[in-house]
Amino acid sequence: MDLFRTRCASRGLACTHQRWVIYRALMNSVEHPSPEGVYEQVRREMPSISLATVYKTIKTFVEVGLVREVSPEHATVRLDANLEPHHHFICLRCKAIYDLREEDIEPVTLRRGLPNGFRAERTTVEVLGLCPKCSREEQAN
Amino acid sequence: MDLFRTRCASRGLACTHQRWVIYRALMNSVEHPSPEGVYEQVRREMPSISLATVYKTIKTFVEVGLVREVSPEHATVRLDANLEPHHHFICLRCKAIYDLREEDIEPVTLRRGLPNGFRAERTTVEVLGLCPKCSREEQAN
DNA sequence: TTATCTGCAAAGCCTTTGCGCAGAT
DNA sequence: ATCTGCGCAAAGGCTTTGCAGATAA
Repeated sequence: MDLFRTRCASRGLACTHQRWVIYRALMNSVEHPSPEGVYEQVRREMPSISLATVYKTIKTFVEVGLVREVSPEHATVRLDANLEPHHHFICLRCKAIYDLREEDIEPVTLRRGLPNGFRAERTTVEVLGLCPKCSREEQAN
Repeated sequence: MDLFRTRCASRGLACTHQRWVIYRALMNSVEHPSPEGVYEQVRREMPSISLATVYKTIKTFVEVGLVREVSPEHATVRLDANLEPHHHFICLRCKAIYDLREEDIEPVTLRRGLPNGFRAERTTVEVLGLCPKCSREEQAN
C-alpha cells in the first residue's frame, strides 16, 4: 500500500481508492485478466465503480509502466498466408510484422519442462525491435 | 489460380472472383495486413467490393485453414502486472495465460542474425498448448 | 483551494449479422 | 435449378470521451 502510494507519487498520479483496488486486483491475479475481468473482480469490493474508470485506470497504469499488456505489439488483427511454421519480427515503432524463417532461430527448449499437466503443442517466438526504416528515422532524431 | 480453385473445391468453397482477389492480396503481401489493409488493396482492383465481404472471406479462409491470424490465441487485451521479463504459456482451449519464468526457457538465439538493418530489442516466447484442466477434459472426450 | 479523478451516458471504432439479389456448381 | 456467396445497411461488442460533481494534494 505504501509502495503503491510511493509509485503513484513518483509518477504524479493521485493515489485514489479506486486505483488502489484496481492495482491490487492486477497484482493478485495470476490469470492475466481482461479489462472486463478486472472490472468483475474490483466490483466485488467496490460495487459502485464504473467500467469506464477501470478502462481509464488501466490505460494510465500502462502508460506509466505500472502494468503491461500481453503482446500488444501488433494492435489489430493481422493476417498471414504463410502457413509454414515461422516466427515474427515486430517493429515496435511502426508495428510492421516481418517473417523470420524457422531455421534462422535456434529451437526453443524448455530448461526444466513445463509444470505438471501442461501439454505444449507449439512454440512461437516474437522478436521485438526496430525495422530498418524506423531504425534510421530513430537515429535521425 | 488453378491451385486456388483446387483448394476451394477440396474445402467445399465456391471459387468466386472476390475470394480469388482477396486470396491473392493475402498471398502477395509481405506485411501481414489487417482486414482494413486487405480491403484497401483489394479495392484497387475491385472498387465495388464491400468491407463486409472482406471480413466474411477472411473469416472463412481462417476457418478452412487457408490463412492464419498472427497470434490470435488470447483474443482480447490481457494485462500483466509482472514487469520482469518472462514468457507465456497460452492454453489453446480456454485461452488462459500462465507465466513461464525466463530461466526456464533456453535463451533464444538467432542462428544467422537478423537481416541487415533490423535491430532487436527483446524476444518473447509463447508456448501454445493445453493447460492441465483442458488437457484432462480433452482426454475425457 | 486547485488540480485531478470518477461516474454517467453518449459516441466511436471494428466486426458481425440478416436479408434479398446475384453468381457458382 | 439449387445452393452458396455478395453487398448493403443495421446491429453488436468493446473501448474511449466529454462533462459535471467529487476527491486528493
